[in-house]
Amino acid sequence: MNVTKKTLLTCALPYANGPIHLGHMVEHIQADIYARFRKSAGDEIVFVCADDTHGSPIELAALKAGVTPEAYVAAIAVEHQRDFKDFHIGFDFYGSTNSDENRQYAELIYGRAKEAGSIGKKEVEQPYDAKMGRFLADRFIRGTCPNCHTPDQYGDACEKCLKTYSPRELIDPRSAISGEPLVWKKSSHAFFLLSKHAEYLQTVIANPAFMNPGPAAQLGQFFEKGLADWDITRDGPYFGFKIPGEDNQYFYVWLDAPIGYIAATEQWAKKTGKAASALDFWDENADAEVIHVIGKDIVYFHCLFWPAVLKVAKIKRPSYVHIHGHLTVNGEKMSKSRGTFINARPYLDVLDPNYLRFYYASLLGSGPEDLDFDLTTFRERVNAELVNNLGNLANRTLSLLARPELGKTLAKGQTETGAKLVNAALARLPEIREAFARFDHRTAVKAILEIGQSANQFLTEYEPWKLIKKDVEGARVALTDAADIVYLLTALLGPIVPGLADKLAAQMNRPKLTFKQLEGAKYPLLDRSVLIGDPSPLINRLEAENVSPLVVAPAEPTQAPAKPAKVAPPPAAPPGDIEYADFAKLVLKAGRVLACEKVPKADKLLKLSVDLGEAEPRTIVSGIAEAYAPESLVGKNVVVVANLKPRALKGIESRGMILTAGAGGKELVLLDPGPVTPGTEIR
RNA sequence: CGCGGGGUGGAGCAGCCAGGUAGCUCGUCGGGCUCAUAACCCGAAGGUCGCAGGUUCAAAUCCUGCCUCCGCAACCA
Repeated sequence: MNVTKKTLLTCALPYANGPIHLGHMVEHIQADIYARFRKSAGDEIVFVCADDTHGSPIELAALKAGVTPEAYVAAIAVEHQRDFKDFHIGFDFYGSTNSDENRQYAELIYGRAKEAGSIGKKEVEQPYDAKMGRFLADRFIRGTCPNCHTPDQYGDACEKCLKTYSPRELIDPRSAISGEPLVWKKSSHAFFLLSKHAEYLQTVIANPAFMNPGPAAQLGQFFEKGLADWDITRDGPYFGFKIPGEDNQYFYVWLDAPIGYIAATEQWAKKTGKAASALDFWDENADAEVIHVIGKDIVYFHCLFWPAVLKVAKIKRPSYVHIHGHLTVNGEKMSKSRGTFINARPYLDVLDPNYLRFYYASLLGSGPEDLDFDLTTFRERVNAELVNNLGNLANRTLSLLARPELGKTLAKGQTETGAKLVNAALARLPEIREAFARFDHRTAVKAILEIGQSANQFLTEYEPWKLIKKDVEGARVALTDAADIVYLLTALLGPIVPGLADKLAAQMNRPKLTFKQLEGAKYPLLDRSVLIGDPSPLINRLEAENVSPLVVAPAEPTQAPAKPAKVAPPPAAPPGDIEYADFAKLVLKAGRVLACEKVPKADKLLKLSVDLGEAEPRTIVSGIAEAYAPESLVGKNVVVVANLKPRALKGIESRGMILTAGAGGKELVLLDPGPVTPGTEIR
C-alpha cells in the first residue's frame, strides 16, 4: 500500500435494520484511528461510509412496522450517525445506498458489465405467493413434511424428523405470510458471470498487498469448486433499484451495497467541492488508493465479486482490503440470551467512548484475529495504561507546574537530560508511523506507553516535588522537560483518543501537535513563552461499578432469525418487563430423572426420561451433555417447564425443558428443586 | 479425514511470516517515593515456549507427525 497517494478509506456499510453495536465499533474505531493518523501525518485521506438500506429484510420490517422502507431506513440512519459521532468516528461523509448517486453508479456499472458480456440471463422457477404477489424465500414457506407427514413445517427442513428437502417436495405448501397455497412461477434473472473472471481474481487475491494471505487461502476453496455465477436480480416487491429495461425487477442488495462506497464518495465530492466527482478516486487511472476495512465474514463479497464487478465496469479496484476479526464478549460470541450483546448506545449512556477506543487500539493487530471484550480485562487495562501511565503523567506534571511557586510558567533554558528524554521519544516515531500505517494499532500503543513510562521515570529521578522547596528554578526546568513529553502525547494520542488529546492540549493552553509537525521536530517542543492552562485529571479510573451495567440481564430470546447473512446482525430492542399473566402461563414442575442416555451424533444433547408424577414419564432432550455424564443424572430431581410446546431435536421429540443456571456448555448447573415428590408444582 | 483459530511463568496476551538476549498487562513478594487519579519508580520469585522427531553452528520461531482446547456448521425449547 502506497501511503503517499491520496486515499479513500471505507468501512463496511452497516445494514439499516438494527442499532450499532460494539462489534461494529471494532471496525469503525480501527478505521478511524487509521484515518486520523494519516490526516495528522499530512496525507490526503477521505473517510466515508453509508447505511446499507436495501433488501427483503428491510422491506418486510418496514411493512410490519407500517411505514415506508424509506421512512424506516431514515430513522435508522439518524441513530447510526449519532452513535458513530458519539464514538468520535470522524467520517468525512456518511451516506446511504438509497440515493440518486448510488442509483446512477449501479446503473452505470450494470450497463458496463452488460456491454462487457459479463451479464447472463437465466430462467429460474421460484415459489410464489399469488395473493401477496411476491416470491418467497424458504423460510416464508410452510407445509407438511413429505417424510413424516408432520404439518406446518418450514420450506427447507422438518423440525420433527429433521429431514431436509426442497419446498417442491413439501405436501400442501403454503405461504407463511398469507396462508395461500404456493405456486411456482418462472422468472428470468440476470446473473453476473463470475466464472469468467476466475483467473483474474486468483492473481488479485494472491497479492499480499491486496489482502491478508490467511483469508486469501480460504477463498481458494471457491476456485476449486468453480466460481458460481451470481444471481443479481430480485423480483418485486423489493426495496432497491429497478433494473433498467426490466418490468418489476430489482438489483439484489449485495450488488448495490458496495457501489454505495462510490456513491458516498460522490456525495462527499458534491457536498464539499473537494473533488470533481467520485472518479477522482475511482477512475481506473485515478492517481489514488482505495482501502476497504471489513470483517472476516464478508471477505467473499469484497475480494471476489467486487473486484470482478469493478474490472468489467472499468473502475479502480481497491488497492487494499483490510480484514479484521470479530468481537467476542467474555471469550464468546456476543449473545443476547447471555446479556452480552452490547449496543453502542447503552455503552455511551454509561461510559466515555475513549475507554473503548483505547482498549480496542491496545488489542488490534494487523491480522484477522478476534478480539475479546472482557469487563475485568477492559477495566484493568484501561486503568493501568491509559489512566495511570499516561493520564497520571500529564496530571502530575501539569499540576506541579500550576503550583503558585511556579505559576504555570515554563523554564527558558534547555537541558541535556531533557534533550535526551525528548529525542529518544521522537526516535520512536518511525516505528509508530509504520504500526499505524499497517493497522497494527497495538504496537503503536505499546510504543506510546513506553514513552509515557520514560517520562514517569524521568520525574522519579529529578523529583521536582522536592526541588520546589529549595530550588524553584530547578523544579521548573525538570517539569518543563517532562511537559515536553506530555505535549508530544497530544499528537501520539490524537488518532486513538481524540477527545483526550484535545482536552490535554487545552490544559496545556496550545493547539495539539500533529504527526507531521512532530516528524520534523527536535527538543524542545514547547514554546516556552506560553503559560500552561488549568490542569485537571484527564480521565477517571474505571471502577467495577462503572462497567457492570454494560452486561445486562439476559433478554428473552427473540424469534430465531432464520438466515442472518448481512453485514450487521440485527439486534432487536430488548423486551421490557413482562406481565404477571405471562409468567403465570408457565407450568414449572419438579421431576425425577428415571433414565438418561447420550443422543447419538450430538455433542451437547442428552435424552432423559423424567417422572413428572404423570401416567407416563416424559422424554426430554436437553443440551447439557457437556456438563453432565448421563449416568450421574439418574435419580436426580430437576426443574422442568412442563407445558412447553413439544419439539423434535435430532429426531427425538422433547416434551419439556430442564432448567439450568450458567453460561452453557460446561459451565452449567441443574436447578435442584429439593427432595420433593415428582410432579410437585413450582411457584 | 468438514472449515478455521489456538496451546508461551498463577491469569490474560505479544513475539513466529523475515531463526540468534523469553517481552507486555494483571497478580505475588520486597524496597523506594509521597507531586499525582490508592498513583509513580526500582528489584525479586515464577517458564522443559503442548508432545515427539527433523533441518541448522543456533528453533518459541522453519519442516513432519501426534496430543489437546476453542470457534463455525449440524442437535442447546
